[in-house]
Amino acid sequence: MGRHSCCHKQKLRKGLWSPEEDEKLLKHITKHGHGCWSSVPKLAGLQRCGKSCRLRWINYLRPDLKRGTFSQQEENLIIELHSVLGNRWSQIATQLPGRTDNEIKNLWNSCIKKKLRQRGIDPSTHRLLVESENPEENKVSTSSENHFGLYTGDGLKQPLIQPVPSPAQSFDKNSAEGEEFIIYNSTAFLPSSSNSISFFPLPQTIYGGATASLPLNPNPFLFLNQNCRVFDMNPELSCSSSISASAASISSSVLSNLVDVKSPVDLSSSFTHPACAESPTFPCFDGGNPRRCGGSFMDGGLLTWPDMSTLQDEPEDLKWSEYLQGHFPVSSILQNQQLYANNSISESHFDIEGLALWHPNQLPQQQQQQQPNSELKGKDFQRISPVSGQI
DNA sequence: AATTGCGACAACCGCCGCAGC
DNA sequence: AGCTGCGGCGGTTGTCGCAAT
Repeated sequence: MGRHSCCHKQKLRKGLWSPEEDEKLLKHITKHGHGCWSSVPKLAGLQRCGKSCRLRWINYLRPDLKRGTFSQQEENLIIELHSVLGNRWSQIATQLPGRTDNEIKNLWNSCIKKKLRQRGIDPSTHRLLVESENPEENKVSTSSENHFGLYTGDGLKQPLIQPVPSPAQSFDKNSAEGEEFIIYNSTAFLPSSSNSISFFPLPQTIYGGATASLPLNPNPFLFLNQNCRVFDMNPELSCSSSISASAASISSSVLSNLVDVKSPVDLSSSFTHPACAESPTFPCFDGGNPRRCGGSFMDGGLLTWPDMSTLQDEPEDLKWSEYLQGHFPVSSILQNQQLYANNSISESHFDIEGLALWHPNQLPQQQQQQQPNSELKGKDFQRISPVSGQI
């Protein structure tokens, strides 16, 4: 194993971070922001490379990190998102504020994979293991049914065999002929108007090279808005009955959007984080790049220091660094924001604005756009613009 | 009490895309 | 257009704590 290219000339420390190092890094970033990561170690007086400092900040020192074990809802969401996004951990992490991609990746590899296998589900394909072992039987073009499971309240997909109309049936036969499809049916969790997690069906996610004639909204969530309803907890209601026939026709460009990491994620992450727009305490040091500021909760998304008056019920496993700068459990803040149980979200209003509202730091889109430092000016907004025009 | 196995978590590595020159 | 540095990502490995033997 060699050293990072950025630090091979220097004798730099590796391995676990000491409390002293953490304190130096935390103090430096709190005071100056990270700016250029490669310069952070020198400025902070650390014998580490910039990459190491960045990673330490992102995965451990950020004030907005959520501590403690994953909730059942979070696990469910990870499973659902993984079925759509695959191993795009960073994108999955953007939908779980306070959680890092590393954390989610570890959970997946150490826990969820095992659980899914125990339930007879292939964690990589989200299909029944029996099916995965017989790929020939899985070609949709040759099957009149799809088999898929339901994510139940315990967070694991029950291998319920349930026939549903095959999306492929409505593909243009000529264009679909000879193409190989892998189709996942899925449900997803959305914050609802109650404290319970609601189920609703994601569009039948189709990975493949097919082309189809019907133009659909390339944004999957807008697509959902057009074709899906929000259901109650009863998973039985959330499955086949609600899948729109139009969900079957997805062009390859749509597919690319569907799996395009920018599609569902940056809609929310591109909005300016209030902390960046308003916080005099913790300005965004890395303006211009939505990924580094605000809603993504990643990297330089520096948040305001939490209101201490809102803190309570500190987790037992808080680490020492959380007590620096006025010890606070950020999870409490996030919980106070009623993540996943956002009363402000209307069931019938989950469009692009709804996505903005879904973001824990809720600002309606118009209000976001009025922010002087709105990240909507960024490149990701340029990607969103065409989508918005289709609303 | 010592050892072993395992799970969870932390950190590193190599690669890639992008921007600046 | 090519080079270089940087940031970011996903895969992998290392470390630690705990339970079982």
